[in-house]
Amino acid sequence: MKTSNDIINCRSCIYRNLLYDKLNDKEYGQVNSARTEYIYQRGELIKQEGDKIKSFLYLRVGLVKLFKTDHFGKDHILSINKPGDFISLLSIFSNSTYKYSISALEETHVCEVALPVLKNLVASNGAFALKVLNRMSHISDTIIENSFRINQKQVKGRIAHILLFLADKIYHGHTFRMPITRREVGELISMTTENTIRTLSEFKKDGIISMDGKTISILDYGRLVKVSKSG
Amino acid sequence: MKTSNDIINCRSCIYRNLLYDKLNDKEYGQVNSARTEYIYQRGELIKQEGDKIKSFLYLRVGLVKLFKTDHFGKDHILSINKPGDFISLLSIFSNSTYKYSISALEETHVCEVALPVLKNLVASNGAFALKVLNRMSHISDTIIENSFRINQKQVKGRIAHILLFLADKIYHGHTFRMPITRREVGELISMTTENTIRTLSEFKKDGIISMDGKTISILDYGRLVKVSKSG
DNA sequence: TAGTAATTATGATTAATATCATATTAACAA
DNA sequence: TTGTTAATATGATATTAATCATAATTACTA
Repeated sequence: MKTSNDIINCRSCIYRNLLYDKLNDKEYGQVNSARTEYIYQRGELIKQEGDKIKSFLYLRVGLVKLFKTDHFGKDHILSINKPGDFISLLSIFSNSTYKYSISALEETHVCEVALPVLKNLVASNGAFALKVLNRMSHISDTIIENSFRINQKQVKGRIAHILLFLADKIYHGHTFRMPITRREVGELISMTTENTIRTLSEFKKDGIISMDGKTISILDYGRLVKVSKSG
Repeated sequence: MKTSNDIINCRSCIYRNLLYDKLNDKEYGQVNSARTEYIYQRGELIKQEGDKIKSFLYLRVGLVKLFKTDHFGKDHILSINKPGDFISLLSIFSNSTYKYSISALEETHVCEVALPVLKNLVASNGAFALKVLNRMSHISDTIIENSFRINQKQVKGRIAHILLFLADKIYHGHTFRMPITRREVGELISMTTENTIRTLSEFKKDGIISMDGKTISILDYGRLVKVSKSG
């Protein structure tokens, strides 16, 4: 991990409207001076379960996974997050330590804003407080909704769900490079690596997708949607 | 559902320290006049997925389940909530309609506070805003943590988990009346009714619990903890 | 660039769970 | 009270997914 030398400040950040558009000049100054942008490489751990929470985390560039490790040592992925997401927001107002770990799936830039500064702004700026509540609610809802969707399906449906998630929510296209391994897909949908691989092979054989190394193309989107709904 | 005639106001509510202790006299007045307490009987639907969100919901007495229905018509229970819990808090700041349903598992009293009043308080009272964020974060974390715990276990471990949850978090004792049917237990842990019943019978045969109608006693707490961790 | 480890891949077998079937008991309403 | 429905219960069978085994390929590193 290294510190970014970008001259970007919050006011010129393309994601400012997601949160900081409620601030005035003075408040912008406060956030900017309490802010550091860090760069992580693929595979790097950004935060580990148990780490003390000292700042608010904002994903500016890249892709990360939020995960927890169970007492067998097996990882369970809670969510995959993309630029603009508040990757610390679940815990910072109720816990003193992270209840999950975060690691980079590709080169990732994370803005960290010292927590006391953020809390002061929440306490002093009502519109900002409502915006934080709104965004925080949204990210939790997404994780809960996702786990609900996964739980009602079996392997085929779960894999289809993940492929559609990557195509629609992350890459906005039908061809993309898998950002996670088959094992990680399994950790995301509570399935073994072998069955994950097997199911992808089956989709390929059935002409629903094509695979070339890490690159996946969805050939029959409609059928994938159907599978994601039924099985 | 009927309206309560209780003379209780927020200031004298035993749960006031969970949220309202940050308010001054005038603000208390605002909450009290925007507040109605409703009483629901066992089985009554309190809110239905899709209902418009008009108020903040506070569970004062009783027990409820939060659940979603999938497109096969099968219910999935997200959580069981008890007095003091904010049963609307996941959605009210990011959605206009409920994304889940709420129903009463026993006689339940719910305080409803008109949403605009609550939002005004968040915007004008910083300490109150931080408290709301804190409590909101907490309830989401619990649901996510729970789904993580359930997902790493198989039937026996899941049933053990639920029995421990009821004993430790809801009834604070080793003997209690099951507030939900076996089918609902299954909906809570993503298992069929038959396997839920089978597993409970097995626990009984093994001397871990005893069952008398709806009443369950945990006879061997240590063993139950062990099962909840391993299987 | 050779060697090592991780990932992808597939088959065979075992274990877990769902489904189907059928009673029994409990709860509820007419 | 009786009829009706929901809940609990248990066995047999089918389905699904996990585990074990082994190999090929890819990625990483010394």
